[in-house]
Formats: sequence, structure tokens, C-alpha cells
Amino acid sequence: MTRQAPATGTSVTSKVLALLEAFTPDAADLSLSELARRSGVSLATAHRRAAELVEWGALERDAAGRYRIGLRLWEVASLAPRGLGLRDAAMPFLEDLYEVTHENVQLAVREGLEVVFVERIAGRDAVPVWTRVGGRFALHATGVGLVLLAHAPAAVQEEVLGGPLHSYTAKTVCDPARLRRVLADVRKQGYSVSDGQVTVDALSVGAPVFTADGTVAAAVSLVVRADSAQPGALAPLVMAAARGICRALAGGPARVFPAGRTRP
Amino acid sequence: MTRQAPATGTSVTSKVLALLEAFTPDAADLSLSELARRSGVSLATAHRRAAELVEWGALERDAAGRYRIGLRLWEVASLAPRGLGLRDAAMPFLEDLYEVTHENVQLAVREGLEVVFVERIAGRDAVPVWTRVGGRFALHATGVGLVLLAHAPAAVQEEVLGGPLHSYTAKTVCDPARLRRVLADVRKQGYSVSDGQVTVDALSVGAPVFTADGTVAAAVSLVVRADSAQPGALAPLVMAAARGICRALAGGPARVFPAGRTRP
DNA sequence: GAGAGTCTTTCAGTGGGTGAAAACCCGGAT
DNA sequence: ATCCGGGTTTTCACCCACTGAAAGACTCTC
Repeated sequence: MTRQAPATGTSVTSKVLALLEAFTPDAADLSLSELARRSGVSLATAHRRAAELVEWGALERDAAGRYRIGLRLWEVASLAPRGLGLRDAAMPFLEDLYEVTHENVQLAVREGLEVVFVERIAGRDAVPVWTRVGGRFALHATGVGLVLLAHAPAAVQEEVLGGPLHSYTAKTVCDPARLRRVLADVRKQGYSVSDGQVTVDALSVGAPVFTADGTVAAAVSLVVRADSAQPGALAPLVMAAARGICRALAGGPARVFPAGRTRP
Repeated sequence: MTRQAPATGTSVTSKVLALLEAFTPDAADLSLSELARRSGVSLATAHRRAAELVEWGALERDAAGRYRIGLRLWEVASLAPRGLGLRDAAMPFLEDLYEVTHENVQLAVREGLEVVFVERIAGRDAVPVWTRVGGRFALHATGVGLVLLAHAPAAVQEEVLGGPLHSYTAKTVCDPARLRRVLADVRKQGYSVSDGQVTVDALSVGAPVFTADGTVAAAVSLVVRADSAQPGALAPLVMAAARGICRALAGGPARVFPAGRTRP
């Protein structure tokens, strides 16, 4: 895959961000040259900026001198309200869900026209799913995606329905009209079912997490083997968990324990 | 607490990083003025840089116009090898540990002279602990901290032993000589016990996660009520989990499922 | 020991970045 | 309705941090 350099504006900030952007799940560590090439920043500049980032802790260098995302950046980023903030509120409920079912449990939010997975609990012996915490996926196929799409602003729905709908399996719903009906069902029933639409052997049931103002902040799903699945039986379980998370979010932001650091 | 502005070098990059650094667990969303004040960057500059960061997704603005860490930054940061990389490998084992005990399970790494918590599973009815994923803590008090300190390079140990050792409770070991003996025990026994050294009612048992080259990459711990605790009984459990994670890390980096994104 | 690759450093020119200050935009008080 | 104080956004001319290219250093391989 020939990756052309992301359009580097001329601002310093955009170059710094381009450097961070160069890291991807399948290229989590990079040499300086790779970093420069992938970010579209000149070698000399990449060297200079990367050095600053390393000094601060946004990047780290391993024994071989290759660059990787630094723990310090991860610390700061963990303050993202839709990242770990959401995760913290949801975790106990996901935990329960996992313990009862021992299947894959997922928590995701919508970012633009894609799903971003915020949390994933995968049983060792549950169906393999190829999602990753921090990873993205198309909206129209997964259980969480259908929920998020069904409750997304009209503009977003139209854009997705208008755009090309990638077919992952023969069962993926790619026809806009049919997808529209599916979304209506999701809204009506209060949960989504994605049966073999991502991988043939997996079925997922998703439910929405509402905020106080009635919009959908996130979605929870349970992914099970398609053959033995009983979506109707799983739905209440997932919906209950979703409702629990709603409540935790509503009451939540006021933390129970003193958030933060050791007293000095 | 009067927070003086972090020494802002004159480089653009340092200013951008200072902006990110301004966010803390107890100040996860900031107005522009607050952001400028806390980062030590002039208001006009803060405005300009923040706008760029928002455009890229490193920051977000809520309905009220306040700034928060953006999901996009969280996505990139999730590639940190010692962050989610480690977490992914460890999660199944932490899961098991939680399921068996229903107590608090923690995973942490050392960063400089402090512990950074990478994962935490907290039972709703387990002892309250005031750690946070992405949060920091002193090395000499917690179960994970003692493990990480005991296996840290000599230079690190000396620096911690030399520096002031904050006393969280009457039981916190603050005497360097005694602490040295504790650390020796941790190395010998293969696990640590922190009994009421952070909060009086909590006891934690920690064990090291080794890498292939014999160094300690992380630590796992179980935190339980101090009164009913049987450290000797918990230790094998924690150690087993730690060993499991070692193995997963060793065999791990070669991923089972195709890591990454949807095919285009 | 030459050669191909990567990484690091130097150089002078320049354009993105800068602070100060003015303009703007609210909601609350008068 | 008007004023006022807080925050935010924009303008302006100056200037220094940033820049690319090229040379130097370092590390492997053949």
C-alpha cells in the first residue's frame, strides 16, 4: 500500500500532529526515516520535532532507537471524556455482562462516520472478533455501529447511506433502502442485531447508551457465535447493561473517590 | 494550590505540549483562559494553537465551548506499547483474577519514580481504592509499586530511598533501611504485600511481570479488605496471573487476529 | 574497505509565530 | 434600555524559531 504523505500544512503544529498520526496499529514503532516518510515531514525536521516529543514523553525510543508512542501521551489522552471517562462509568456493567455470558463485550462511540471502540472484554474462548480498543470500523455492519447510526443526526445517516457501503460478508446489509428499514427497527426495538454481517460466524446484539438530553453517547454490544445465538434472549441483558451505564453517566461525573493524585 | 506555569520554552512544540499538559484528572475540561493560564501560554497563542488541535481532533470543545482532550488523541495514544499494548495482553488474566476474587485488580508500570496505573478492574462492592487508570502514585507504598521498585535499576531504587518517602498511613514504610529489607523480601518471595500502607483498610498483594530479558515490565496486584485478608493465600493467585501475562507478552506481539482497520 | 543505508548536525534565509491591543460578544447588574 | 466586566476572537507589524539542503558521522553489509 503506497501511503502518500498526509497533506502537511505549513504550521509547526500540523507537523507535530502529522508525526503522531504516522503511528498506526500495524506500524506502532517507526524508525526516524519511516516516521519522516509517513508523516510527510522532511527528515531533518522530523528529527528535531521527534526529539522534542521524546523529551516530553509523547514519544519513546526503544533499545533499537525506534520511535513509539510514549506513556506520557497515553496518560494525558486517558483524560478524554469519551475515552476513559466513559469507560470508567461503563466498566462495572461490562464486567457483569461478561461474567454472566463469557462472550465478547464491546463499548463504542461514533466519531464522524465510523465506530471507535472504547472498550472490549474478550473471553479467551469466545468468538474471535477483529476489533481493537482504539480501533475504528464502519458504522453499517456491527451491532454497536447500527445502534450509533440509527441514533445519529440525520445528516450523518444520509452521508453513510449515500456513501459506498462495504460488504464484509454476503449478509452485510449494503442496500440503502433495506438499511433504512433496519435502522428504523433498531430505534423501535431499542436494540440492534448484526447477524454475520462482519464475519459469518459472529452475531452481535447492541443497545444504546443515552445521555440526559436524549442523544446517544455510546453503544454496548455482546458478540456471540452466530449458530447458537438467541438474539431475543440476549437483548434484554444488553439493554439492561446499557441502561445501567446511562444511570452511572448521569450520576457519575461526581466521583465517589477523590479523583487524581497523591496529596503532596 | 497556586500552580505556576510550566516552564514554557520558546519552541512551538513545547507550547503545544504545555497545552495538553494543562489537562489533569481534576481539570479535565478548561475554558480558553484557564487553558492559557495553566499552560503558561499567552492567551492569543493558546487560542491559535488550540484551534489547530481542535481541528485535528487532539482537543474537542463541548457545548459550552470548553476544551477537553479529544478522542482522536486517545486513539493515537492507545498505540502506546506500555499502555494498551500491555493491557491487551494482560486483560484476560486480570479478568480471571477478578472473576475468582471479585476484588480490585490492578495493572501498573513504572515511569520514572512513580507508578502509572494501566488497568484497573474494580468490583462495585470491593474496597474503595483511589487509583485511576492513567493515574500516578508513589512507588514505595502500593503493592504494585513495591514490586516495580524492588526490580527497578539500582539508580532508581537509590533515588527513591534517598528522596522523601511520604507517609500515607501510620503503616507506610518510610524508613529507608526497613524499606530496603522489604524490597529484598519482595525479590526473594516473588510477591509484595502492602498492608494498610496506602489506606488503613486496604491490603494489596503484587507480583512482577517479567519480559524475555529478565527485566520487570509491569506489576499486577489484588487489593482486598485488610481485616479479612490472607496474603499468603492470595499470592499464588496473583503470581499465576502475572506469569500468564509474561507468557502472553512473550508469545503475544504476533497477533492472532489481523490487527487494524477495515480493508478499504 | 568500499558502499548503501540511516541518523545527526550545521548554515543562512525566511515566513509562521508572536505579544499587545483593539474589537467583539455575551449575561448580569444598574 | 444601558452599562459593565468577563471571556473570547481578530488584527497588526515585528522578529526569531523553524526550515531545507547538504555535509558529516555512524553502522551495518558485501
